[in-house]
Amino acid sequence: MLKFENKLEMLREQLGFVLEDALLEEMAQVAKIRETSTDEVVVNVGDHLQMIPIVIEGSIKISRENKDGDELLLYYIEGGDTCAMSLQCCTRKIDSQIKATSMEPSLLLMFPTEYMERWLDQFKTWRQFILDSYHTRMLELMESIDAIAFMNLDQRLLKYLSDQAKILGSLEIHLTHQQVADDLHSSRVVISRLLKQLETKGEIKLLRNKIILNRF
DNA sequence: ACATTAAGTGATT
DNA sequence: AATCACTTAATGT
Repeated sequence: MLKFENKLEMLREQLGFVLEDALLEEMAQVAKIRETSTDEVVVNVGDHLQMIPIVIEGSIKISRENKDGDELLLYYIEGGDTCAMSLQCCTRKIDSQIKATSMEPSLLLMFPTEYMERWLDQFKTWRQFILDSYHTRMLELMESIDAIAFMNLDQRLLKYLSDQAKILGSLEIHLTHQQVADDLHSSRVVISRLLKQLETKGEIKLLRNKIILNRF
C-alpha cells in the first residue's frame, strides 16, 4: 500500500516545488498520517479541529450542511491541497463551517494547529502556500455559485458528473441517484428523471449504483 | 423465498 | 423543480 517511504517523501512529492526544505523537514516531524476510506467523514460541521489536514493521495469533497442534514457540494480538495477554511478554525478557535468527506481511499497528513500559525511568520513559502490556497478556494467557490445561480439543473448535473469523473479518473461513477441528489441539493426523483433524459440523448449509460459517462 | 434498497412513473402543486 | 404515492427491478440474507 505504501507508495512512499516516509512522510518527508510524501511532502516532497506533493509540495517540494512549493515549500522550502527546512519547512518540509519540520512538517515531516510533526505530521500524523491518516488514511480514510470512501465516504468517510473527515470533518463535520461544528467540529473543533485540533489538526489541519493536507491531502497527499486521493480526494476529499467539501460541502455545506445545515441542521436538517441538507447538503450542498462546494468544491473538491486533491493532492497537495489543504482546506483554507480549516485555518480559520484553528487560529480563531471557531468551529468548522463545512463538512469534509473522503471520496475514495485517501491519504492525509495531519498537522497540529499551533504550528500552522508559527509557520506563517517563519516561512514565506508557507505564507504564499496559504494565500494561494485561499485564492483557489475562492475561485472554486465562485464557480459553484455561478453553477447554482446561472445554470439549469440539467447542466449542473452534467458538470457534476464530469467533475466527478475527472477527479476519480474514471468515466464509471459509482453513485446512487440519491447521493447525486444530496450533493446537488435536489431530490432523487428529479435527478432520476434528468439522468434518464441524458441517457436517452446518448450522453450516459445508467446501471444500478453506477453511471457511465461517454466523455469527460 | 423474503426483505431491503435503488430506480422508474404518473399525478399534483 | 419538488413532493407524494406507488410500482418495478436488483440485490442481500
